[in-house]
Amino acid sequence: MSGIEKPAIEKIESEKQRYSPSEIEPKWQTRWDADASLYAAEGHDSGKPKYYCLEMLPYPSGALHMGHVRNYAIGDALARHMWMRGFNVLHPMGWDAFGLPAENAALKNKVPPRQWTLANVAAMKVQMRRMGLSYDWSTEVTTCLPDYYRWNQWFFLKMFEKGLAYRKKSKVNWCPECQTVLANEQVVGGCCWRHEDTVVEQRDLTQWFFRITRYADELLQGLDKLEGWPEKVRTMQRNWIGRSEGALVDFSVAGSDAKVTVFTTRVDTIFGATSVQLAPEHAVSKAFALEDDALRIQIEELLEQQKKARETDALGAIEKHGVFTGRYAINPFNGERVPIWVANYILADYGTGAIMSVPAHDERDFEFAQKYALPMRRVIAPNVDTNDLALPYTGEDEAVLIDSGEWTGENCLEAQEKMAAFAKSKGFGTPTVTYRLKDWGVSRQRYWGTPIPMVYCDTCSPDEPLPVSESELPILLPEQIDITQTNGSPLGRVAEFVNAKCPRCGGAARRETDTMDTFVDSSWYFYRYTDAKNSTAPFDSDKANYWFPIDQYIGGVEHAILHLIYSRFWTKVMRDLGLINNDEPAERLFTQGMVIKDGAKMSKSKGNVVSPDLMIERYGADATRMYALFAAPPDRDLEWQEEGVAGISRFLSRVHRLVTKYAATCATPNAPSESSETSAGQALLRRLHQTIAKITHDFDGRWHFNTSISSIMILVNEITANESAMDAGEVSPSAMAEVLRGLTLLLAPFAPFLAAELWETMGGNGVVFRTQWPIANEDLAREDEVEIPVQVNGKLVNVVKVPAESDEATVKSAALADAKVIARIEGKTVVKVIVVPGKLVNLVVK
RNA sequence: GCCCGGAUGGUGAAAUCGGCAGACACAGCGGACUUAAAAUCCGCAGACCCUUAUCAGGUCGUGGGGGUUCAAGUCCCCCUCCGGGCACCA
Repeated sequence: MSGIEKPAIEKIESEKQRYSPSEIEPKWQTRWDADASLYAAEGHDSGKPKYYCLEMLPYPSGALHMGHVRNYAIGDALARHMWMRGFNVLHPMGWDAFGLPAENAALKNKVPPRQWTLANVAAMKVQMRRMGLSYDWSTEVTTCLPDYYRWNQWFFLKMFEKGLAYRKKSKVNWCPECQTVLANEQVVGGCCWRHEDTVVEQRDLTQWFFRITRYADELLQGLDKLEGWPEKVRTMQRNWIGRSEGALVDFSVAGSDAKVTVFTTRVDTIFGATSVQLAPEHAVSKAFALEDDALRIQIEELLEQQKKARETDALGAIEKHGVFTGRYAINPFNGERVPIWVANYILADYGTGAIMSVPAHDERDFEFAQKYALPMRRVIAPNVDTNDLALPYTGEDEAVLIDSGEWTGENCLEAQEKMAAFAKSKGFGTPTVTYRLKDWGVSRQRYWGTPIPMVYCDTCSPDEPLPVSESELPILLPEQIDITQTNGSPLGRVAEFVNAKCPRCGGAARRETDTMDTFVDSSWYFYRYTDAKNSTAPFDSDKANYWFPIDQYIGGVEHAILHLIYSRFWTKVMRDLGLINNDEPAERLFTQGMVIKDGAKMSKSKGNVVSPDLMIERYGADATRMYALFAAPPDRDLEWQEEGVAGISRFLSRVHRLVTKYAATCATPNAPSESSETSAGQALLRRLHQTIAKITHDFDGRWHFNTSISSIMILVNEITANESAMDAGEVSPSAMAEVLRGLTLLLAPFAPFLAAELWETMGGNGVVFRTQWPIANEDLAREDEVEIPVQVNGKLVNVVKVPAESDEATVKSAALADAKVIARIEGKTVVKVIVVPGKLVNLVVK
């Protein structure tokens, strides 16, 4: 061999040694794809504890964004870690595949929604595989396919049977141009998104509802037990449910049989009521309007103001207006006549749509009374500070009633109970509880959703819709449909769909043409994962009961209310149907922060979107996902900086170089013994075991994977620093083997491709993700010496080295013997010496 | 208005129980290697002051102000700003 050729060969070999994610990652991806059992959950008899790790399923928009990458990187690290900790892990993925974007895409690109959606699913699945995510694809759920949505229909029938699904009139956004109902997101600035000049109307339409309010109290009380959920989410749900204790009180309308029932949380202030205020849509308002044209016009105006405010989301800022109806109501507590008004700030859909107005003790009533010069009457005196006589006075816990008949002198809170009970005993009221939570409107006048399995038969059931029989399910969504027509209900135009046979009389009947809200799909999909192929039931109860509750649910905080409340509701309904035993779907919930770029959320309109594909192409999937975990703690917002990904990539290539270089050494099976190790070997083992302890602790606790990864970097820095010692043979092969194997195992949850590659290179047995997670050895992790900072009057003077676990006296004398310390305290009196063993010494001198 | 987060170097951040503020990175600067560059490796790095400079030393410093403590990014009180949620819910 000539002297010219040799360096060339060496160069080629060193090129081959270099870290190349574009070679490593596809290689492992192919191997993993070929092994369906790799990420498959084991049977209930596996003898292992179960762990259900779940990330929120995405909408198949066609491409993953960085928010997904972050979400799945967290879930994947956790799932892999739990496998290594010996759990039987269920880690599934699916597609929230119904919804409006598919219809929009169909309009725009002339592609049928189903085709568009399934193509997107396929594309995103490729991306997920490229990411190296450990999903068990055998349990995949796609909500737009009949084998899934038939069970939506089945649940609908069960809910109908139980009275949990019902119809009522409700307000919808109606575009007169489209002749159809719009979702809230399709209303832009009060106008139709497709017809920018067309003002959206509020129409009353008969719609299907799920009676979630039946579970309001349980949903509220259950929150107290959800200790594994962020307090923020629990608070948001509490506010959303909005439980409010109060009383109903009947005011009779003077000179008629009519009465107005008001809801109040402050029945104790009723002697201060100086008017009754009705919502414009209150039945009594409407009745008065019929008798008086002038009044009717004014009430309509008030209603118009309220509608406008509702549309522009400015209900809270509405300027209060009202009109006196000319009628009076009788306060049942004191027989007093008070005027009845109609006001634009009274909501028809909360409480009874009517209130008693107590200007002296309610800020809103106060504002209104001032504007219209209505009388105010103080009926509460603050106990604590009687000088505070400014109105309105809204305190209650320390206050007493005045000028309130037989209740004068009572404490407000006590009076509330007594007066409500009194009203009940006299038959003009009752204590009650109201909720802000409303029943869940599930009707959507859209095409791409689950058909509601009900029919209308004019012959045998002209007033009541009839459920189709279970055996007819699924009611298939017609695939051949002209989506480009925008007028009217899409399904209503498909004759083959609409025309049905009446399940009762067998005659001609019409099918319901509304489809279900897509939140139905996502309310129970995670149960289907446990038995995704079941064709006779939504899932097998034994299977669900084995896996549930979800041990860890991970997703964005934007779902804190709707999805997570509907899911909790659905779980309770299924429990009451006898399908499952658990009361709550998820034991623990984690909400990750947003991914931002240049200080703003990534969005097309801002042009600051970073494509995961591009990152993977440039730096590899390992570096991309590891950066997503490294750049910030997972619960905080993350600023995407490509230089950071490059940094992680450099780090991974250092790991690759080190492990590859010493891989042959790792074949040694002996366990290292500390006593025979050189100081370099001891330092490496110490650092390894400290790192194991830290990362294990991070997984068990705060999930601050940014610091987990930084501790791996520290370990790698330590190995690099000892490289010459290793090359000189000063570190035993067994110690090197332990350190490098440990490093690879610690890396596995964060950089699975590289970990698999290195594991193979060093001749590791079996699959790295099924290898026992390393256990920290406290003896090996312990430091021999610790550095103790010495302060004088709280200011750092020097650091002294003492043997680890030295007692107070030793530390103290070491501190007092230090030259710098002596110089500093010279000529002064040491008043006090504070020694915190293992932490610091502080000398207080004068 | 109410509730929940957050504010730390040029940047992302760390400090888990009140005990060395800035770990680990990014960007930057200097050096080695190279004909050169890239890559890689080594080193420096909160601000300011004193010192010709070095060595060393000093002062200040975790949004602002007060407090508790031997000791405060961390605890208490008040305030500012940013983000999120709720909002005439009677």
